[in-house]
Amino acid sequence: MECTWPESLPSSKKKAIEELVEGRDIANQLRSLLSKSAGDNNNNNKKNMAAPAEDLVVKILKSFTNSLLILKNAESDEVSQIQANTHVTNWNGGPKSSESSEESSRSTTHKDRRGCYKRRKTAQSWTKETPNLIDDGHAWRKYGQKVILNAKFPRHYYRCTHKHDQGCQATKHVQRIHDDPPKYRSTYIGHHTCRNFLKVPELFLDSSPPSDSSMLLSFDNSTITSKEDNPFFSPFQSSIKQEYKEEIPSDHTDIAHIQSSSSDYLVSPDRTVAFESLGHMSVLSSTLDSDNGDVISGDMMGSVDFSDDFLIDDFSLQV
DNA sequence: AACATTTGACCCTG
DNA sequence: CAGGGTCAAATGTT
Repeated sequence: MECTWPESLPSSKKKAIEELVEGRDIANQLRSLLSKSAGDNNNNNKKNMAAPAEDLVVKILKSFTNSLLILKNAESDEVSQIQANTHVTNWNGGPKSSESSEESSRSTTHKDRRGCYKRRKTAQSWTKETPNLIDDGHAWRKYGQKVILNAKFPRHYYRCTHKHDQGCQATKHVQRIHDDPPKYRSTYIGHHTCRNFLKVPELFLDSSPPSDSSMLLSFDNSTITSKEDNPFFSPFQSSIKQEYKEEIPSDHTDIAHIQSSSSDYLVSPDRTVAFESLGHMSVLSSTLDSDNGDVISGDMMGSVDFSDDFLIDDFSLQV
C-alpha cells in the first residue's frame, strides 16, 4: 500500500476535521456544564444538569459518528484513522523503500553464535516526529545504537521489554533529526502483543480548548491515535530510562523532567471528565465492526496495536 | 541478584 | 561492499 500521507487533504477529510472540531467545541460546552454541575453537586440540581449534558453528549457522539463515516468512505481510510492531523509522517504498510529501507525480501538464515538473529521481513512500520521525547506507554529496552550515514545523531534501537517473556515483537528506533528546535523521529516496527502498559483510567480525549496544554487527541493539533502511535500516550510509567541522554539539549537534560512533562500532557482532569461522561456510551462498535472491522482487525490493527483497552476507549468515543 | 545500557561484532540487504 | 539492524558480552544501575 502506499504509505505516504497525501499532501493535500481530500475534501472528505476536511469535512471530517470540521466535524471533529465541532465535536470538540460541544465537548467544551459539556465540560463547562459538568464542571458547574460538579461545583454545586450537593445541591438539588442534579436533574437539571443531566438533561442538557445528555443532549450535548448525544451531539458529540453524532458528530464523531459522522466523522467516522466520512473517513471510512474516504480513500485510504485506514491511514486516515491514524494519521489525520497527527505527527505521524509516514506509514509503511508494505513494500516501500524510502524511509525505513528495511524491507527484506529473502529468507533469513540463522547463524551460529548470534543464534536467532533474524531480520524482520515484512513488519509494518510507521514514523512520527515529535519535538520532545515522550513516553509512549510501552516499556522499551534499548538494544543498540548506530551512527547513521549523513545523520548528525546516532539512531537508537529499542525493543519491547517483554520480547522474551511475552514474545512481543515490537521494536522502534529513534533518531534525533533536528537540533535547534529539537525534533525526534521515532519509527515503530511491528506491534505490541504484550500487555505491559498500565491501564489508563482516564480517557485522553482532549475536550479542552486549544489553550489547554494537552496534546493527546486534540482535534486541533492531532487526532485520536492508538496508544502505540501516539507519543503522548503513556501515563504513569516511564518506559525508557536512559534514552537519548547525549542528544538531549541542555534544557532537556533531565530525563525526569521530560517524562514528567509528558505526564502533564496525559493526565488532564478535563479529559477525565469527558471520559466519565462518555465512556459508558459506546455506540460505535457496531458501526466499526460492520464496516471498519477489517481495518481494525487486519493489517492496521496488527501494526498499530489497537487491541487494547485504550483502543476500546477510543472507538467508544468516536461514535 | 536482577535488570538495563553500552558497544563492538555479526548479519542481512541492496 | 557499505549501510543499517540485531546480538550478546561487558558494564552499569537499582
